[in-house]
Amino acid sequence: MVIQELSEAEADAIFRALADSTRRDILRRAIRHERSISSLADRYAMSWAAVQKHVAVLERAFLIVKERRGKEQIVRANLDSVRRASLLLDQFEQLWHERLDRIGDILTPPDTASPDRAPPGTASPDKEGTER
Amino acid sequence: MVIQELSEAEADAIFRALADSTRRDILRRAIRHERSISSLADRYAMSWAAVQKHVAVLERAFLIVKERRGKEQIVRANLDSVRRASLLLDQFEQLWHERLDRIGDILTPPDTASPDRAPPGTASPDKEGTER
DNA sequence: GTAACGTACAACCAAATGGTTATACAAGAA
DNA sequence: TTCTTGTATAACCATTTGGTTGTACGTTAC
Repeated sequence: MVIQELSEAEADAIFRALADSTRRDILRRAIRHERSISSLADRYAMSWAAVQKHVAVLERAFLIVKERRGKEQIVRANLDSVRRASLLLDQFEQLWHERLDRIGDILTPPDTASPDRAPPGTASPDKEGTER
Repeated sequence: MVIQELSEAEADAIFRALADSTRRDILRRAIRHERSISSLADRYAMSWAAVQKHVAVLERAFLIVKERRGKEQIVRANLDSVRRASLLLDQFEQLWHERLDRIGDILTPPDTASPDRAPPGTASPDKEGTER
């Protein structure tokens, strides 16, 4: 399954939306089953309008989608956005492993390195160009 | 490897910290290798103080730790916090799979269900108690 | 010692956030 | 029709955020 990569702005929106416990809770409820905004709002000690704003933040991050059903607006979770955020976190992990690999390269001189590694010239221990 | 679960406040802090492209970039640089705050600040078109504030946000979320080395403050990434955030996202995914399982239970009546499923009485199709 | 560097933090400002109340409107129920 | 329910949005407010400049302080280099 291929998941579209996140733009910086989309990543901003998703993490921003997840950075609030009420919104995470709304998302959990929406994942468990679809609900109307009102039935969600009943669960929280805040005004309907406040909950509606939280829902709007989740919607702008595409973590949920709304769908009109009669007079109700049904809130449905969109797991793809969650997965994209997860993928972005995996990239941090990946950077970390690349770093560990570079350290491994230093500890293991090229001539004694295992043959499945990239040749010394393409090892690029620091891809950051002109960075000092 | 057991990773400590996140409290709500910690989750708030981590996702909040990740919800800014400058901070994600700082984190990436810190993951690739340890740096001083000044060497980080040189990379961005903003004041040193602004970068220092971003670093402080990352530090409060425990995504980085600072360590004094001579007159420099070295910024080091803490992947554990990234992993905790990742784990929290996995829990959303888990909720989704539980929901799919419940739907499967409905489509597959208990008497014809495969024997490795929980018995009907403990299936608990909705754990949310008094929720209407 | 002095100078330069790296850091810390206060004070300030504009904009965004997270909440409120009030108003308006559309769809269903009576 | 009228009443109720669910939704949307505006206006307002306090707090936080993300940036600025300025000041201060400890450490290293000269």
